[in-house]
Amino acid sequence: MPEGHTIHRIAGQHRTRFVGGPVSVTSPQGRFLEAGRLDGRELRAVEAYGKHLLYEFDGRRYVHVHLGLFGKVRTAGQPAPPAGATVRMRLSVEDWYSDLVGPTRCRLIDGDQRAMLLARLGPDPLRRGADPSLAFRRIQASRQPIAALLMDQSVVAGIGNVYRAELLFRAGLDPYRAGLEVSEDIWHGIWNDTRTLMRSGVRSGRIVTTEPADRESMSRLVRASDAHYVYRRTGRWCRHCRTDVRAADLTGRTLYWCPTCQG
DNA sequence: GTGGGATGGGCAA
DNA sequence: TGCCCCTCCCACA
Repeated sequence: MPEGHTIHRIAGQHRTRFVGGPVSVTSPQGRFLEAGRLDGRELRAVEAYGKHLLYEFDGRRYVHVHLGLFGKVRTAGQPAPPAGATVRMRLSVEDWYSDLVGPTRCRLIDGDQRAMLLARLGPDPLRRGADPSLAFRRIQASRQPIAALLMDQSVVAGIGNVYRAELLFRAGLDPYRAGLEVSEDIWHGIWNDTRTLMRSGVRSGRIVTTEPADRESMSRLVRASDAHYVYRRTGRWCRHCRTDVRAADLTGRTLYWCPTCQG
């Protein structure tokens, strides 16, 4: 489930459960070789930038985690069960443990590497002070379809394939419109909508974009099949106009949209 | 039981 | 552009 909201949700949970004292760090799978160098050190902070998760340990060492498409984090109360062979990293404190499974990245980095990582990310709508005009500059200068730009982490950090499809539907915007054809007003509308939807996603832990379910209090009640307007709804009718929802490959990812509502 | 996708991204060519 | 990695799950035999 890893789009930006997932990462921010994990960061929030891990901040309250693991930061501020020594943490046991192990790699039951054995593939996170540096685990031993961190074991027992104090965890100072946990931060999310787009889809990247950073654990800051004593001495400006950071664990950089990226879940990729399959990665998962499972956090629960102690006692922890025996770790399976797929657990890349296990964090443990007295009351809690967390298992990281299937990440595309889990490595130890220093402050310089962290700075380089952050430098190639666009503004993250879930971070306070993020500046949407930085993203607009990139969009305005590009002939790429807006649907490709929204997924480009150096333009905006944190949007994935579900939010991309749903944001464009909610904006009534043709996914193939070139970035330079998108006005600043339209962009600011999308940015604000991104913040609304993703904040709701952080709270609820799922992506619900259909009205009125994106009001957080409702989201638990929405069936999975009713949670989206177009994402993975190929072969079904658009919920607004009954046109067939379309799907097409765009730079290696499946794009979903309604050709009528998104003229 | 098997195979193909899936909310990602880096890399070579 | 296509290939590769990482894991889980579901549709289909």
